[in-house]
Amino acid sequence: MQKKSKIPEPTIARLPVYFRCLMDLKNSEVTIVSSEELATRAGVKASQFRKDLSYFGEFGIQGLGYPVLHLLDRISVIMQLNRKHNAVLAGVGNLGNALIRYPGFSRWGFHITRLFDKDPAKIGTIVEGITIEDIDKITGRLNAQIGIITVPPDAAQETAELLAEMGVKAILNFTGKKLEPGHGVVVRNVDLTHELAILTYHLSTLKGK
Amino acid sequence: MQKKSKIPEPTIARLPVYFRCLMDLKNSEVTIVSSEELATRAGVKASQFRKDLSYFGEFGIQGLGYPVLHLLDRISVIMQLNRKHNAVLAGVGNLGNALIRYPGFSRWGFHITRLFDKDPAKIGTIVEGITIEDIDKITGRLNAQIGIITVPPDAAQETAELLAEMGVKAILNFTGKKLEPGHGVVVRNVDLTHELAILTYHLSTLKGK
DNA sequence: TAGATTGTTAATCGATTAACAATC
DNA sequence: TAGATTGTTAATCGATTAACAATC
Repeated sequence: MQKKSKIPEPTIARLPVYFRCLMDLKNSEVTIVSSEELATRAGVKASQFRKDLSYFGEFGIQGLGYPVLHLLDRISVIMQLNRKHNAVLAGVGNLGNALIRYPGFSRWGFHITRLFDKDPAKIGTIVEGITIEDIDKITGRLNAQIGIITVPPDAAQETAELLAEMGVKAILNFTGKKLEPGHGVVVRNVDLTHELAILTYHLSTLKGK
Repeated sequence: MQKKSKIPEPTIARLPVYFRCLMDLKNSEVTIVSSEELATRAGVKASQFRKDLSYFGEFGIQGLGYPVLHLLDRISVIMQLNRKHNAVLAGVGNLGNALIRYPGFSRWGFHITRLFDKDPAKIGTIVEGITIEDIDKITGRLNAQIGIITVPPDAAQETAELLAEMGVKAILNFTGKKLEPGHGVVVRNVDLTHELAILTYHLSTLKGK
C-alpha cells in the first residue's frame, strides 16, 4: 500500500483513448481484438499498448488477443468509469453554460449537480434544471468530488480553495491560471488559448516545407 | 532549412506558459526576471526553462536575468502571437457557441471569422455578428488557417477534410474522434471527457493515502 | 573586481520500442 | 502440434536535471 510502483502519467492519459476504441469495437460487436489492431486504432505502437496494460495486470489471451468486453470492464474499473461521478461547476458564463449541456460528460458518467456563480443576476436562475447558487454562501459539504472551474482568471485561486474546502478532490481548471490547491487535490488544466498557440507555432514550421 | 534540429514537443507546449507568466510580469511592471523566478511561476525547474529557450537562441543577460519585454517579444514571434490569426468554426452547438464568445481567444489574437453548420435551422442565423453558413456550400478559399471543430463525433472526419480542402492548416478538434487530415495539416485534440477520466483515475489513488 | 546568473554540457532519469520466451 | 499473440525484458531513445564554465 505504501510502495508506489509508479504508473507513468502518459500511460494514464492513454487509457481513455483505449477505452474509447474498445467502445467502438463493442458497438461493432467485435468480441476479441489484438494489440496490433487496437493500437493502430488508438494511434500508438502495439508494444506500447501492451506495456501500458502490463502496469495493471494481464488482460489478454496469448495467441488470441484481448476479449473486448472484459478489457473494457477492467479499464472502466481502473479509471473509475464504472460508476457515476458528481461534479460541481463554478462560473456559469459562456463556457460554463456549454459544459453543463455537454452530452459527452453524461455519456461517460459525469453529472454536474450544482452550479455556482457570483453574479447576483445569475444567482437563483435555473439552468438545465439546476438553480445557480451564490458561491460565497455554500453551506455544508458538496456531494461531489469533482469541481469544474470556469470563473474569470482572477477568481480562479479563491474558487479552487473554496471548492477544496467543500470536499472537492479533483479540479478541472479552464481559467488559464496556475492553481495551488490544498494537499490531496488533483488538478488538470485545460487552456484553450495555449492549444491554439501551439497550433500557430506549428503553422510556422509547416511553411518551411 | 532542411535540417530539422527537432525541438521537443514538451518544450513547445511550455512556451505559452512562459508567455503568460511574462505577461503577468509585464503588467506588474517588472523589467527583468531571473530564470529561477520565472520558472517558479511557470511551475518548472529553472534549468528546464533555460534549456527550453536555448533551442531558440540566447535571450538573457548573464549575471542579470531576462529583460521581460524583450523575451515576451521574442516568444511572441516564435509562437506567431505577434499577429492576428483568423479561425473558422464548424459546429455551432453549445460548445461552439461558447468558443465564439470566449474572450481568451481574441485577447491572444485569435479571431473566429466564419461559422459553419449543417442544421438548416441554424444556417442563416447570426451569432456574434457572424452569419452561420451551410458547411456543404462553402465557396472559395477560407481566409483562415485555423479550423475549430465542434461538430458531432460522426461528422468529425468529413468536416476536417472539408476544412483542409478550403485551406485550413491547423485544426483544434473537440470531437473526441481521431482525425486523419491530409498531409501538411496539424491537429490538436481536446477531449474533455478524457480529462475528467484522468481525474477520476487519480481520485482512486488519492484514496489510498 | 566580486557576485550573480546565463547558456550549455554531461549525467540522470524515465518512457518508448523491439525482440522474444512463454503460452494459449 | 503449429501458428499466433501475449507479457516482459532489455535496448533505445529522448527529455529533464544538475553542474559549471562563460560572462555580464
